[in-house]
Amino acid sequence: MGAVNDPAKVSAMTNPHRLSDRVIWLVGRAAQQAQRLVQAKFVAGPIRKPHYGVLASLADGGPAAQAPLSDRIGIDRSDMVSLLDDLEELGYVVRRADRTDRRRKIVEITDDGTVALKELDRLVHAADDQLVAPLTADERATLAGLLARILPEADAGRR
Amino acid sequence: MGAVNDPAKVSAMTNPHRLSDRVIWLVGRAAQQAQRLVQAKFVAGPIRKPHYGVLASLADGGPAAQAPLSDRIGIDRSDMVSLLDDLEELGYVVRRADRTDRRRKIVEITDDGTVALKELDRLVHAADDQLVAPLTADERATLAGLLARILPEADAGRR
DNA sequence: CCAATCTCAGTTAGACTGAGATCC
DNA sequence: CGGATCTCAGTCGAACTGAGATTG
Repeated sequence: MGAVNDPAKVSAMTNPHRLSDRVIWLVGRAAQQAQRLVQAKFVAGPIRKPHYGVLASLADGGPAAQAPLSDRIGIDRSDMVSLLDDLEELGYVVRRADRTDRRRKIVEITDDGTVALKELDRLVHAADDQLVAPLTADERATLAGLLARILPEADAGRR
Repeated sequence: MGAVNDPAKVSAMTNPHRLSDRVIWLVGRAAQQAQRLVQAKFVAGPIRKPHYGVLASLADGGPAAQAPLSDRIGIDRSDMVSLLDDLEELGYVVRRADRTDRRRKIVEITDDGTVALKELDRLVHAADDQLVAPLTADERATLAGLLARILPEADAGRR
């Protein structure tokens, strides 16, 4: 192989770093960290990350039936059931029957839910700030933009 | 509240997008997708993502005791035990006693493990390419760099 | 004695599968 | 009838907790 065969030198040149160079691995580690940070903020209450996702999606995107709501936030439709049971018991959402299609239940956030979401937002934003603390504002936006682009679009051909 | 109170207009201006703008949420969705892609590649064999992490870390970073190895790839030390049991049974790693500290077991990748890792790398790279398909090469590198920077450094004060 | 390392048993939250009931 | 929606029961991989045995 010629001139370069000093192991240290070769390693410094090629340096595979299978784990630290691959998005598919790094994103898992980052998500693990994200999960820990959010959980640490949510320990006090009955709300966990997926509950927050439901409330946030309802506040941002408006009422929706359970199936499209599940797709919007990326959780399984069967898991949505108990999630909504919890939120409904807390008075944060209501399920109301769809007049035009009685299979569907339209989920809406309540005023109590909106109030609770304000406080939850505060906690999530604090956790988010911790997570992206090493990055500048521009870098945070870049990261969010790149991540958004590798997600499967849940919009196409639904409704 | 003044001039702007048309709901559509306000929404278009502020557009909270609690979920799609926050790294702490997006990173979870991306990791979910990553997990699915890798799992799809690994269905055939006995290896799962964490097994791959162990092999890759051993190949890149050299032999190590179980505790630092766990820290390197971000899994719990107690989960490492059965992971190594699996890999040792496959002949991909060996645990050998540390002469200088008999509490420790130094884990090493075997030749069989190195061979197997080559094929696993192929699968992981294919999954990685799928995940970051929407991005350019530069963007992929940027994303990997930003993700790496928000991970907790596992190096400090160990060994 | 205290601390670190590996191991084991059990718990938990999350993602998923398959099936049933209802309705379009 | 096929197909969609919500629900329920159970499985699975992964992360974590707490404790025990051994050793430094």
